[in-house]
Amino acid sequence: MISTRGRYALRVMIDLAEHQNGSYIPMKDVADRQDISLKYLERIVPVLTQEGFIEGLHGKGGGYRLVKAPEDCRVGDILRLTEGDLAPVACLAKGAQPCGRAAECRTLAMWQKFNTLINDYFDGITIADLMKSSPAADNYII
Amino acid sequence: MISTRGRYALRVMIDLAEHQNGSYIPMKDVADRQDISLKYLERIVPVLTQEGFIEGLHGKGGGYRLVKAPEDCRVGDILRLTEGDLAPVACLAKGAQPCGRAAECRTLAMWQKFNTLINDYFDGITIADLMKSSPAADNYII
DNA sequence: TTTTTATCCTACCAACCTGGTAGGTAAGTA
DNA sequence: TACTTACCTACCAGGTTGGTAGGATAAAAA
Repeated sequence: MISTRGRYALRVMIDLAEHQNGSYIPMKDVADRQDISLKYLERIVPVLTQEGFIEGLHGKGGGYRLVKAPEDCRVGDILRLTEGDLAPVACLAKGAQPCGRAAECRTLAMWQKFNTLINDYFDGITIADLMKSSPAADNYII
Repeated sequence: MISTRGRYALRVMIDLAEHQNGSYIPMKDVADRQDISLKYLERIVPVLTQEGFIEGLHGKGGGYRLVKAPEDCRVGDILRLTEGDLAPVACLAKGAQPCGRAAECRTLAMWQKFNTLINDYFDGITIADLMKSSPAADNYII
C-alpha cells in the first residue's frame, strides 16, 4: 500500500509543474492548494531536493522549483524514493536478508514477476503524463 | 506490501495440494514442513475454511483438505481474503469513504489502473500454477 | 467412558509504522 | 533589523504486524 508520503510527493511535483513559471514557489502555497499540512510536507519534500528532482531557495521570494522537466520525472523514481521501496514482499525489499527457503520456494517467481510489473508500470508514467490525466474521463475506460 | 498472513496462506494451500491424497492433513504437519508456528497458522487458516477453500475435521485422523481442485483456487481470491484488500492506496480500499478531491485528482486514474493490474495479475495464477513453479529456473527468465 | 488428537476461539503483547504536530535554526531578501 | 522561507529534530497517539498463551470443542480410538 502506497502511503501518504509517496502520494503527497507526487501531488507536490504535479503542483510545482502546473504552476511552473521559472521563479520559486513557496511550499505554503502548495500546501494550501493541495490541502495538506505545511509542516508535514516540509518533512516529506527534502528527499526530493536531495535526489535532484526539485531545488529550494531560502528567504523572501524563495520556495521550490522543478530541476528536471516534467517529462523526465518518472513516477517510479519518486515513489521508490519516498516509499523507500516498492517491493511487494519482505524478501524482495532493499535491506532484506537472503531467504533460506528461496531454492524451494514455489511463490518466489510470482513475487519477482509482480515486482517487475510494479516497477515497470510506474516507470512508464511521468509527471507530465499525470498533468494531462483527467480522472473523470479515464474512469469510463477502466 | 503482502504480509505474512497472505504469504503463509498460499504456502498452506500449496502444501495441502502437494500432499493431497483424499484424507485429512493435520496443520501440525504443514507447520513442520513449512517451518511456521502452528499457533500462528491456526489463526490464519480459519478464513480459508469459511470461504470454502478447505475443510477441517476435528479429532484423530482429522486435519484439513482442499475442497476445490488446485486449478480452481485463484491466488487473487486467497490474497484478497487473507489481506482483506489488495488496494494500493487508501482511497481504493474496501471501506474507504469517498475522496472529496476525486473529481480533480490527477493521480486517481493511475491508481485505478494499477489496482486492476494487481488484481488481474493474481487472478491469473492458481495454486496449480504455483505447484509447477520452479524458482531457480524462472529466475533466468525474469 | 476415558484418552488422545485435532480444530477452533479469544485474549494478550512487544515492536514497528503511519501520519501527523511542535519548536526551533539557517539562510536569504527588503 | 525584520521578515520570510527552507530545513532539521524530537515527540506522540493510534493502528498494524507477527506473533504467543491458554484454553474450549469435537471426534475418533482405546
